[in-house]
Amino acid sequence: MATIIDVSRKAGVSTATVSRALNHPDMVDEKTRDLVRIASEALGYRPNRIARDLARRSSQTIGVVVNNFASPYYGLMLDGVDEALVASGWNVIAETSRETAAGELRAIRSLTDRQCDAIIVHANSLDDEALAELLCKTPKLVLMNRLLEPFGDRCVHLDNDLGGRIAARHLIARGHADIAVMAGPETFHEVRARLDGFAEAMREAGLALPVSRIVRADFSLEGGKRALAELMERDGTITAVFAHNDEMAVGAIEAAREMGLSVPGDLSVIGFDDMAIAGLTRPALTTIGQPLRAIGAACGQLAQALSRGADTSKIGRVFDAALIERETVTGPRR
Amino acid sequence: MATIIDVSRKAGVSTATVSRALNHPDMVDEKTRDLVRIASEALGYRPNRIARDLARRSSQTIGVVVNNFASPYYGLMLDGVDEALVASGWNVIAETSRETAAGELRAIRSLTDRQCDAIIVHANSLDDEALAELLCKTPKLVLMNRLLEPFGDRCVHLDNDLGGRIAARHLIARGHADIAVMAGPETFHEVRARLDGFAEAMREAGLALPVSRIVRADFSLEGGKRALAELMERDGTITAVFAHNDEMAVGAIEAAREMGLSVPGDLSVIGFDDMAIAGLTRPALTTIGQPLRAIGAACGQLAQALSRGADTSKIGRVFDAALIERETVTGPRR
DNA sequence: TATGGGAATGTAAACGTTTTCATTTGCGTT
DNA sequence: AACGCAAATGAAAACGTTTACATTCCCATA
Repeated sequence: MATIIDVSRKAGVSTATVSRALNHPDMVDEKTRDLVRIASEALGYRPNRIARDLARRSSQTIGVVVNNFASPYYGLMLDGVDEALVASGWNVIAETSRETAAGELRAIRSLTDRQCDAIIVHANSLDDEALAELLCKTPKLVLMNRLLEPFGDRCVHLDNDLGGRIAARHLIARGHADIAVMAGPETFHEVRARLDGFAEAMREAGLALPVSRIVRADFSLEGGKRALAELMERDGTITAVFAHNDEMAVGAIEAAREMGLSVPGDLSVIGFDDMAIAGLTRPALTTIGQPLRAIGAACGQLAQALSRGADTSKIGRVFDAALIERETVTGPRR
Repeated sequence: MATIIDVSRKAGVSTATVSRALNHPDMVDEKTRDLVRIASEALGYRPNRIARDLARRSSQTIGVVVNNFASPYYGLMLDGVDEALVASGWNVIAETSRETAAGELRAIRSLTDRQCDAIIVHANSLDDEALAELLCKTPKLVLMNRLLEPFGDRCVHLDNDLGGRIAARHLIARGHADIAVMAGPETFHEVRARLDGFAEAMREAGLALPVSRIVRADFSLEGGKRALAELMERDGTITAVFAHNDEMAVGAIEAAREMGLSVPGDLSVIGFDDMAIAGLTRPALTTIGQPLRAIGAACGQLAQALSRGADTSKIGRVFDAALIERETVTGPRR
């Protein structure tokens, strides 16, 4: 590998001039610039980024921590971060937490050690307290798709409350009154907000949402099946279900079919997330979409601005959920 | 940030000793080791990885190039790479090619500049020639899920030929004779092998596979629907279809239903990949699975061994496809 | 008691850049 | 001709480590 010294020798100038010719072309004479360019091309010179980062005390790199790489939920956000940064020559490096609090800390530390200029973390496992402490002592940390109150300026997230509200309004608008909700595990911070928004919209419409119509399930297909069975056992009069993610919604549909109910004829179902599966099942799933790419991109912009000490006020922090209408919601059969 | 100099001062030793105490504990006296440990903890010292990498001339990092982060196909392989390396303290950093040949080159260059010790690339867009050149001049490059003949020792891939063969044998074993295949675009190198293996197994069973029963489609649901329509128009006698990926298979099922055919009653369908969708549709899709995590992990091991100059002969390079039996294949109706 | 050798440590040179500060050069003014 | 000034360049110090080599010290051996 040719170094800057080789280039400087070949071009007959100092290393300082080579560096300037490459990084600040306007600071050097046109002739010298050409000399350097030719020498560097002849040698196939590529600056050593590690040395550059050490000297500059900046890596032009944003680190991202996610639960795993396998789920497109994180993949889409990562794609968004990447998209926002790659154009300006910055890099993103991602690590996984393997879904544990210890893993989240480990990943953040590792990215800090690598001198990332800022870090974006999708914190699932860390609790509010630990997170608050972390945000305090790490000024260049951004929370991805999670809101922690006193640090709102460093959180980019979906308006889950709105998502719940939209789901409720859609079902209500189609004429449903006896609606159940299949909530995710309490450990997910999104769940609370989705529930609140939903309940609020029901109240506004003057409809009841008794606890007997709220059931917890893990975010899986099997969980959805079990949850629907329980719901129906408790109260056979419901005509619609709001599931907190698409997989549970698919499970609910399947369970309904097995009970001899048609979807959406006998039971309307609305999901959440709008993952690929939603468009692929039949009937295709009506759901609440979140702009994951855009959320990722905003995180990227925020992190970059933060690391530069630039103005962050123009960057969108909260994103709207949106109704994606497909085929699993109609009016109730009377 | 405390540096190694701060620690050395606080502990009353030289920086060399601090470095040794931290990296090669057996080279320093126990008492000194404690001194260093205490000083370094008191200061919250964290070694600067960039400086370390520069001095060591190694980054203990493997770079990975994939098409995108959003598809779990890449995500699973990435997870595998990560899993294989994280335990030994190595890091993986991934970049996307944005699905272009230029992007693949850009990403490889960028990872090289970052002084990755080895690079793993899932090359989709680069043709054989360009790839061969690249492999020649980059000895520490591993191909992920692609075989390029003279460089077999640096390729980790699925046995697609076997995958095709298994699909054919399964359908034949269930009694099918009139079988069609829905092939992916010719630009995908996997497609050729899947087709070959399939055709070979048909021949072995003494069955015909006329070109009229082979149709090309892109890898999408819509592509699958169109392809099935065309297939049925050409030749209504077929009783089974082998689709080159799961999405097309789902499309085929949907198109069949729309024509009034039941699956698997009137038409058996087998897919490829075993992505999440396969287990989520109803009837659940019978398909050919690939061990993407394991392939990723093998790539990680190979890359690491390569970068160390270690023995690579023990590392598995070709992985078997496997039949995942679900509900879309039965015997033909007579 | 000298000698040799190994263990523990220190000194200083690398690693490949960027950047501060100093120097040179050329040019327009007076 | 002397001067001042700006533009272009170079010398060298930084960035924070690791490691080759040199040194010191202690102990076993002759």
